[in-house]
Amino acid sequence: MAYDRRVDTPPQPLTTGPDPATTGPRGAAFLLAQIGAHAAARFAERVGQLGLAPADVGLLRMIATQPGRSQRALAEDLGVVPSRVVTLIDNLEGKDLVERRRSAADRRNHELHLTAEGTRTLGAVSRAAAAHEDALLAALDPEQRTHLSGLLARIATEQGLTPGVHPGYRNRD
Amino acid sequence: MAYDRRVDTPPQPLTTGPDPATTGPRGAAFLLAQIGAHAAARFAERVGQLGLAPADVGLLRMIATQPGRSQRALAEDLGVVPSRVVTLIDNLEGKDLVERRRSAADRRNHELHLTAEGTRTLGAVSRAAAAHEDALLAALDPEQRTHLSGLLARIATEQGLTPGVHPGYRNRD
DNA sequence: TATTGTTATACTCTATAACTATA
DNA sequence: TATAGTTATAGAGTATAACAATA
Repeated sequence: MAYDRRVDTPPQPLTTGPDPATTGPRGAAFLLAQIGAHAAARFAERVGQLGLAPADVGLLRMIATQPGRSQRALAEDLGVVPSRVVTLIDNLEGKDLVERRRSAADRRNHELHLTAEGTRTLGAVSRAAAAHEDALLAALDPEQRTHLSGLLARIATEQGLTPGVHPGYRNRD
Repeated sequence: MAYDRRVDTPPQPLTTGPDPATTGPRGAAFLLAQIGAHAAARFAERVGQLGLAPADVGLLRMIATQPGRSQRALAEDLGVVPSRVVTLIDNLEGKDLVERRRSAADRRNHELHLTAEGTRTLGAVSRAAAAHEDALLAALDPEQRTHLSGLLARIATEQGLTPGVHPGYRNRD
């Protein structure tokens, strides 16, 4: 049994702070990191009920979008080492969500495809993601949500973040 | 030498997507997780140049804000197990940033305090955080930054996120 | 000889549990 | 007997390196 913070968190007596410059940032960057981690954790809970880890979801989406790609290609896109893809795909194949097919053209390759159940599961993931989004943004009305998305998209573009690519694989981001 | 994604990421041929419902979300929740992870990684780089891990920064800030607290109290606030605090404080004490003092009142306790160098380092962290914030939000003008902060603060409050508390310690969030 | 995927190994991080000292 | 902190151990996750099959 773990601790239950938030029960008696003292109200941060900032009056005792030794130096106003060291009191820490309450800015947007910190909020982004904090909310981002929170969002990732909540999403992990939801897909966990489908028996998936967040990394699995990214992989399923990639395979759905571009079926038939090799494991090495996926490893490059994700920024992870090929041996890790082996483990991840082993897992998904064991659950009958993904299928490896030897390439006829180059028999060293495995072409990756979703199974019927993989496609079905990905549908459930999408519904979970929609529910997740709605719960996460419960504080905002539709107009505010749109505005937020616009600001975030602007940041993501300027920071050079690849559209469909995921946190949580970090090799280097 | 790692892979360089983003060099030849094919432009996501959504036309081949098997099912529009499974193409994955391009919504605010995903952007929050993505940007949040990116922000955390960039911040880790900056404080890494000061010889600190992100977890160290959180601990330094807590000790600065409320000097003299016990390790167990910190463990509860962070949501980690006490033995981990031992390791983290060992590390910070080894760098002469933090000092353990036996409590006179209850000699089982260690009261934690920043050293002079700890205070100095925390100042450097604050400057790094400011530079980080500025770089992360480069795409937005001041008015947009304010607007973003407001929306994020609203979300954080509604989601019950503790004001000063950090991602990256997760036991349960 | 180079490349795809796999297996074997090692390393890092963190939690669990046993232990010491104070109370 | 209970609590603060420490130490020892074990488990999960991931990278590195050696290897087999194919080109």
